[in-house]
Order: sequence, then structure tokens, then C-alpha cells
Amino acid sequence: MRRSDASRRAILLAAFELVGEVGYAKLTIEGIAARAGVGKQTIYRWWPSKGAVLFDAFLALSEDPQGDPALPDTGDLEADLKLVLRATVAELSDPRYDAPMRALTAAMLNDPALAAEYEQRLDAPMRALKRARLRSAQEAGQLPSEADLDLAVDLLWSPLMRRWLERAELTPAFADAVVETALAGLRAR
Amino acid sequence: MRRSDASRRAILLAAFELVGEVGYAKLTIEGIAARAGVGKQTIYRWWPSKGAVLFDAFLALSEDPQGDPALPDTGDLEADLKLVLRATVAELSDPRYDAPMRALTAAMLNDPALAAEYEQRLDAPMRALKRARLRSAQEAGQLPSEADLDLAVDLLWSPLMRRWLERAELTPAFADAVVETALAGLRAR
Amino acid sequence: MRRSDASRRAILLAAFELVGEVGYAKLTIEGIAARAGVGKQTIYRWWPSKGAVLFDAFLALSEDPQGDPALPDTGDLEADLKLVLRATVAELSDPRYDAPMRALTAAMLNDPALAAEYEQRLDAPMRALKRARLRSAQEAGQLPSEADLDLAVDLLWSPLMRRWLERAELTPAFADAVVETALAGLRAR
Amino acid sequence: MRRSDASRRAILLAAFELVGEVGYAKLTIEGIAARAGVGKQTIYRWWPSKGAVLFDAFLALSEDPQGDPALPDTGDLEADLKLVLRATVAELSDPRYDAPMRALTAAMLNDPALAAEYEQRLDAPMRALKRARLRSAQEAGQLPSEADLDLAVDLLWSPLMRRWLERAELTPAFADAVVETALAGLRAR
DNA sequence: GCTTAATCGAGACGGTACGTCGTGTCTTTTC
DNA sequence: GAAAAGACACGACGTACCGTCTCGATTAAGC
Repeated sequence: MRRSDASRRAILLAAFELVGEVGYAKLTIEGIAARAGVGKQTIYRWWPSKGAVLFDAFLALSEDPQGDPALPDTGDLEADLKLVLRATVAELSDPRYDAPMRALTAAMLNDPALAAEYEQRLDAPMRALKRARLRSAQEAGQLPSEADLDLAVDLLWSPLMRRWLERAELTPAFADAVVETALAGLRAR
Repeated sequence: MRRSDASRRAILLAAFELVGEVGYAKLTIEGIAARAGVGKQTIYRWWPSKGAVLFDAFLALSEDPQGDPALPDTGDLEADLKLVLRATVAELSDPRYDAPMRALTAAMLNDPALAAEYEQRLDAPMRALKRARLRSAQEAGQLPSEADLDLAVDLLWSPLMRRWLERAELTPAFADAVVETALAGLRAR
Repeated sequence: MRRSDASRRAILLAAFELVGEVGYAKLTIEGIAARAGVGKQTIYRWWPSKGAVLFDAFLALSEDPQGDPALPDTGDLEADLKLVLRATVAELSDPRYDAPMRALTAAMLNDPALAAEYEQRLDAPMRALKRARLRSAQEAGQLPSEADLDLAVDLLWSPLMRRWLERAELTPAFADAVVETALAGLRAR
Repeated sequence: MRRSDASRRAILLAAFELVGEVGYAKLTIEGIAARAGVGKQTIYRWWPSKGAVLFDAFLALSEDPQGDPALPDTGDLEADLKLVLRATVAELSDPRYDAPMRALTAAMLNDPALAAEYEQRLDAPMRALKRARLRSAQEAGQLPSEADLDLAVDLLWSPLMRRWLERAELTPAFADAVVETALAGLRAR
């Protein structure tokens, strides 16, 4: 018999809900199986670890509402970036995503294989979109053509990530300040 | 009898060694007790969780070789920052510190109390030193007086952290580029 | 399509071999199916339990070499019985039959339905043969006509069974002694 | 800490009760632990198998009501034996003992180590008592001095066992007949 | 000889129990 | 009189089988 899609969905949903309710440390395979109405073996058959289940749950969520994945490009780089980073701040502050995201981060920290898959399937595509927007700005003359776009992405987004990770204050105003300062630095060279 | 310092040291050492050998996920209180030649109760008596033990093990390490904690201040901000960030890159790449640091990060991710203690006892003092160096640069006219120093610290250090966290490439050259671009941005405004 | 005889044979053979290798407790339907190169459903379709498979494997073995089933009747009851009981001792001591027989006994102990089928299809016919030989002795005047033949059968065979069951010493000499003493008792009344 | 006697008793009682309720095949360590209010590990720590638990439960029962263990000796061997065998028939027919006894028998069938312990700690002492009664009869001239007492014990008791094992009819009258015929045989030689 | 329905192998499924490991608490024994 | 040693109730682990259930792919019977 081939893989049951109903079970797959139920497992991913259960994992996502449970991690929000009890946190990653108290998330158990048994709990996921019970909530999903599924045998434990069905989980072990298809995923190597609870981190992997969580990752797939994330992936499913990211792929579901398939809007246009590209970043906005109105021609005004600074305005567009502020918009995007403010949205990022909002998402990181949303309690519905905070717990699962912390869980996934913790899972990746201690599982290089999972981290590699994350990098490949979620992080890299997102970074490509970001670089694409910056390249478009270069072509429009809003950014020097010799600017290092990978460095630019890190300068713009990692401060947000740092504050989220350590539960520090994370406001839209901070996002604006990051965009202004980072862009100034990139243009100055 | 009051707290046995020999046991305390043995426990912290065992925790530090074990986390390097088996990783945080497989680190157990029983394992630490066995390796330290100590009863489990002795650990439970003095620490609330294995994350707390790990944190203390870290603290002990940080405090042991008590050199001058201040960041170098030769008068040349850019050179000083490159020196410090290159040292940070080297430390993050050292396998002796990589595993324990990842473990501690994972512990904090799922334990806000631990994260708060970390922020208070390790992170805040370090950020204070960084801000002090930047303030000194302001006084020397190397940085505008209205620059946001908290933002500056994040712009400078969080890109390194991001790359370490996701096991991306982390080189001294990247550290230099971050310093140059971030400083340019801070000066331009 | 009707029942595949090749599969049936393969299943019975696999069950018989496996029970000799791993014992009844570790005998599994999955193991039998795998060894026989057969789907599990093919076993469940035709047998209600692993005890029943084992029983059929036994039946197949008992029926294969269809010699004359009757007990020897030379006219000398004591000599004939000694011959038969010595043969029983030899069979019970043969390691090829010991393991499967213990398995079947264990299966029957906890499955009255199986026990009833055993009694009907294997035990009763055998007891009938034994009674027939004793009746022949009665007719020849070697045994009193009022002797209880069912009691006689138990007196003669159950001591062997007892010693086999508890893995006690079981020798041809013991068989002889049983025959002599039991016959003496039966004749004395 | 040393072994908890309360847990030990609770486990043996639970095992005994459960085997009577669900039978040996459906008796589980988890079930025993749950019924006894005990962790599974406490069972695994002290017993190697569920058969061993059952055996100890039996042993505890046998040793509890420590009446005079000797068989009755009124001077009349035949009467005494009939008394004892009728009592055995009654016990074998008592549903309270039937299930546990079948369970123990099944356990021993597939576990030689358990069978050896049974032989040593329960069967051998009982056989010694039986032989003692028969030896007393020899001294009283009711049995020939050259009679094989081990054979005698098997002739007397194993027919009962056989009928119990195969769920055949087992009556006091059968016990009497066995005693009469077996004794006649033993005396005749 | 062609269809067609039962049977086959394979193996996924929801479950139960396995035997092990670790948790945090508690008690005993030793130094 | 605190520390080691480790038993305890508990809960989760990851595995093995249970008995049921779909899957195509034969395969022999009856049209």
C-alpha cells in the first residue's frame, strides 16, 4: 500500500498544534501520534526524528498559501525593505508562529542534517528572493554594483533575528532604523 | 556539611565535557552524575535543570582566566573592531566551544528563565563593553554623537551570529566586510 | 481462484522449521510468512491462530508416512506394550520432535478450541488404537474382562508424558517398569 | 535503597489475579505493573520474565498457609492415598487454581530455566513427601521393600495430571481407581 | 480463448506491548 | 550530617507483531 496522505496531514497538523501548546521540549512522538489518531510506527516510518516532523509541518504551512513569493518592488528600495522588515517583525511577534519557530530553531541547533535541509529548502529560496530584490536595486542605480549582496542580506535581517532569539525588544521602528543604517553603509562604499 | 566545592567542580566539568562528546540532546543528569562520581541528588539539590548546570559550567569557564575584560581601544575604531570580530569568528569556529555554545543556545531557546539569566549575567555585561568602546569612538569624533549604539552593536555582531547558527561560511574577511559596511552606515547618518 | 497448495505447504514447513529454531514463544505469523515467501493475509485467510498453523503442520507430518496405524499384536501383550512404549520414549527424546511437540502442547494449554481439535483428530484416534490392543488382550485372556481400558491407557502412557513434560529422566528401562507394574495392577483385580 | 516488600507483594498478587482473569497469553508485564501500582522497571529489576513472576506468585501462595506439609499417615496406605488424590482432583477442578496452574505449566514448557526452578523448589519437595509416605508403608509391610518409589509416585499422580492437562473428565472415582490399580501392581511384584 | 473474480505477494495502517532509559523523589548506608 | 548509591513511580523511547486493509499482478474457472 502506498503512503496515506490523510495520516501525513493529520501528523503535521498535530505536531504544529502541539508544539504551540506544550513547547518543543515537551513535544513527544507519542503525543503527536495520539493527537493525530495514528500509530507511532506511521511516524517513525516516514520521519527520522521529531525535528523532521516539525520541519515538514513548517514546509507544508509555507507552501499552502502560494501567493506571489517575490518581494515587493515599487522602485523605492528603502520603502520596500521597510515594508518587508516590518512584516517580518510582525510575524516574529505573532505568538502563533513564535513557539513553532523557536522549536524548529532548537531542533536545527542540535541536528546538522536538519539544519542542512532547512538551509536548502526554506532559507536558500528566501535568500534568493532577497538578493533578487537587491540586484534589481543595483540595476536601478539605487545600490552600487559592487555591493556584496550576501553581506547585505545578513546586515538587514540578522539584527531582527538576534533580537527575536534573545527575546529582546523588537519594534517596527527598529526595523526602519536597521534598513536606513544598513542601506547607508552599502551605498557609501 | 555545606556545599562540597569538589563535587560542584566535578559536576560542571563533567557537564562541559559530556556536552562536547554527546551533544545537548543526549546530555543527561544521570550521565553527568556518573561522570562526576556524584549522587544525582547532589545535582538536583543545587541546580533546577540541566540547562542551568550547563550555564554554570559556562560561567565558570568565562570567569576563570580573568584578563582585562575591556575591548581594545587604540584610538582606531575600525581596526579595533576588526580585531575583536576576527577573534569572535575564531572562537565560534573552535570546535571546543562550538558544541557547548550550541547546547547553551538550545537550552535558552526553550527556557525563558535561563535565557533571562544569560542575558543578565553574560550578554548584558558584554554588550556594555561593546557600547563603551563605541561611546569612546563617539567622544573621539569617529562616530556621530547621535548614533544608536544598541543598533550599532546588533549591526556589527548579529551577522556573525547568524552565520554561526546556521553553520554558514564564517571567515575573517566576512568580519572585516561587516565592520566596514556597518561603520560606513553609522557614520553616514 | 482456489487455495494455493504450494503456499499451504510452504507455510506449514516454515512454521515447523521456525518453531524448532526459535521456540513457540518467539514464533510469529510475520516470521512464518517471511520464511514461506507468502503474504500475511494468506495465513490469516486460512488459519485462525498460530497454534492452528502449528497443529496443521503436525497433522501433515503425522499423515505423511501412512504406515499401518495399528499397534503390534503378537499375542504377547507385555512384549508388545514394551515395544510401543520404548518407541514412544525414543520419539519423545528426539530433538526434532521435542521442540514442536512442546510448542503444540503450550498452544493447547491456553487455547481450549485447539485442545479440543487435538483431542478429536490426534489424541482420540491414538487412544482408540491403544484400547483396541488392550481389548484384543482381554479377548485372549491376558487381561480381565472387567478391566477399565481408559484407566489402563492412562496408567501406561501418562507416566512417560509426565517425565517428558518436566524434562525428567526418561529411559527405555522406565518404560519397561511402567508396563510391568501397570499390567500387574490391571491383572490383579 | 533495598527492595520494597510492599511492591513485591503487590506485584505477585496482581499477577495472580490477572492470570485468573485474562489467562496467560494475555497477561502482560504492563498490566501487572498497572494493577500493582508499580513501575514496569520494578518488575524488570527483580524478575527475568513474566513466567518468573507467576512462579513467585505461586511460591508465595504455597508457603503462606504453612500447615503440616506431611501427607496423612493413618497406617492404611490405600485410604490415605485416596484421600490425598481426591484432594488433588478437587484442587485441579477449582477454577481459582486452574487458570494460574495452566499458565505456570505453559510458562515452564517454553522456559527450561523456569522448569528447573519449579522442579527444585516445588516439585521435588512434594515428591519427597510422597515418597516418605510410601516408604512408611514399606516399613509397615504394606508395600514390598523392593518397590520403586519414584515409579510409584508417577503411576499414582501422572494419570490425574494427564486428564487435567487435556481437560478430560477428572472425578474422585477415577482417583480411587488409580490408587487401587496402581497399588495392586506395586504389591504384586 | 477470454473474461473475470478470487487469491496471491507485498506492505502500510491503527494499535498494544515490549524492554530500556531518564526523570525527579525518596530512603538507606557510609564516611 | 551531608554525600554516594540506588530503588521507586512515572513517562517516553524506538521496535516488533498483531490483525485489518488496500494495492496491482497472477491465474484458473466458467462463459
